[in-house]
Amino acid sequence: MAPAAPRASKPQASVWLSGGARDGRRRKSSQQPVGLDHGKIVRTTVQLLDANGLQNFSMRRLAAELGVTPMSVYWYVDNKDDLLEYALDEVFAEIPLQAAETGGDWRDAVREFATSYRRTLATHPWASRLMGEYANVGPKSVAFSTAAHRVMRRSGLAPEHIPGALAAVYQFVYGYGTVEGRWTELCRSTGTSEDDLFREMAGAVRDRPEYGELGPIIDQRMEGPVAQYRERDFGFALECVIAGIEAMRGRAPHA
Amino acid sequence: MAPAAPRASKPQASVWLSGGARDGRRRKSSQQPVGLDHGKIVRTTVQLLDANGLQNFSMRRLAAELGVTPMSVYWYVDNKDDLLEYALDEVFAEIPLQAAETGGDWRDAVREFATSYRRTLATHPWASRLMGEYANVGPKSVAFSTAAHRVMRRSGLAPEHIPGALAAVYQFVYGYGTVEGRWTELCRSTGTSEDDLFREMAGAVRDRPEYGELGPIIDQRMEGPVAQYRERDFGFALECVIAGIEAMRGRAPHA
DNA sequence: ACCTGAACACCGTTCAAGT
DNA sequence: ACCTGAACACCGTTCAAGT
Repeated sequence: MAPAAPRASKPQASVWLSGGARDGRRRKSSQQPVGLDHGKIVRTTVQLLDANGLQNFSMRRLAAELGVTPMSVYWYVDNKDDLLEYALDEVFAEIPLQAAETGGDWRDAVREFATSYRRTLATHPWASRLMGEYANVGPKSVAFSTAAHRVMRRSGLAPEHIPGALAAVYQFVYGYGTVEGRWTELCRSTGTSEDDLFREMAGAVRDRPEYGELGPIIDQRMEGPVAQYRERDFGFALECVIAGIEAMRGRAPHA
Repeated sequence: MAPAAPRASKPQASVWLSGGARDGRRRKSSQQPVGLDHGKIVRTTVQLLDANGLQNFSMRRLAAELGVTPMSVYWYVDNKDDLLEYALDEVFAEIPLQAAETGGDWRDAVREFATSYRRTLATHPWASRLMGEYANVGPKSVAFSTAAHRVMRRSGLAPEHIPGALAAVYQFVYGYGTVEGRWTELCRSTGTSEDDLFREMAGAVRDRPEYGELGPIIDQRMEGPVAQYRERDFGFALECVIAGIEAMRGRAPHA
């Protein structure tokens, strides 16, 4: 019954709430040879996560990759959770934010943001997982949220509706990117092509009598390459959400 | 560089694709005393996951809870991943599906489904995590998808747009429910009330100069209880998506 | 200041054996 | 058919120690 957590004392909500990154250790170096530092550790972490996935990442593997004893890393980072939170924030830097500045159509800016965010999620499946784990209040992550917020304010929506609209867009993209990332990871780890794996899964599902109703729909999706349907569906869904925001803008503000 | 996975040989895409549950072991029992079975194992797994979370779940803890040696469980289940996939499917049974049958307004049915799905996600944060991990092709899960599909077909959307519309609704709900679950879990594990934790995080974020722009927005959100804003935002976002589907229905079908 | 080594309390799972 | 025991190859992390 008692949790009896094997981890450290009391869980903190986020690294960013308890002092944040402490790279400012003054790297005089020259005394000891190794040359580790916070940035290098985080960068290598991201590399390993991209290459082998979250399941195969460990502090010991990281240390090995850095050519160092497992415990060395702990001088720069309090624990594994904190390190992963740093790595997660790093990935948000990939999303370009200029579209928030140029005063163009807010819908185009939303499309741009959504597309980049989706690509980041699909490219780094581990990040998608960690976003569901941590508070997401690192600097890069907050910069993204701020920019997204700025864009949405150009939509003409009442202020109290902005958070809801943001959720409609970005929680959708998060969900979509998450399953996309899981899917490509599955293809990679089973060594199957996207289309073959889809066919395999479709076959297994269709065999079960209780799912008969989905048969025709699945068959329809097997006509073209899966990737193409993924694009089409994402595009249509995104346009739904944007059109919905516009439609809601015209309704009574305090429904 | 080489993955060198510590897990079993080659990863399978899903339990449900390789024979599925094999409870039919014929439980003559009476010879050995223990009385384990597939159902009991999965139910206990769900209980433990609800009580202690995914991080604190282990095969050894499960065995202890069942009053049994760790390896006993392996007679009923191939490995931990498979067991978690069974547990995940179980949770979909919570979502009532009648709304798909009654011929009422499709928008009301979507609202019902979205609300139940959200509640399930928020109630079982571990499930939300596992949905991002597995293929989600268990019987209960597929029953839910089928029902959701049936509802969406009543929207009047062109067939090729149904999957996109489904994604807009349910990927959004998935994202929203996921962060909700993580949030309530965080509150529980840090032993802080929702509103206190929000205040704490808001304070930490506002201290950082680069985020100045978000200050007023955050302040606005601290006026009422956080839970209330969560409801408002979810509601508005869902109405956006529904309104968007209706708006798209009127546009050129093959954009 | 920066890094190592040994040790602790955990994991999931294989394999051979008991009844 | 069902369950146990011992063992293997891993974990994250503490703590005391080296330079």
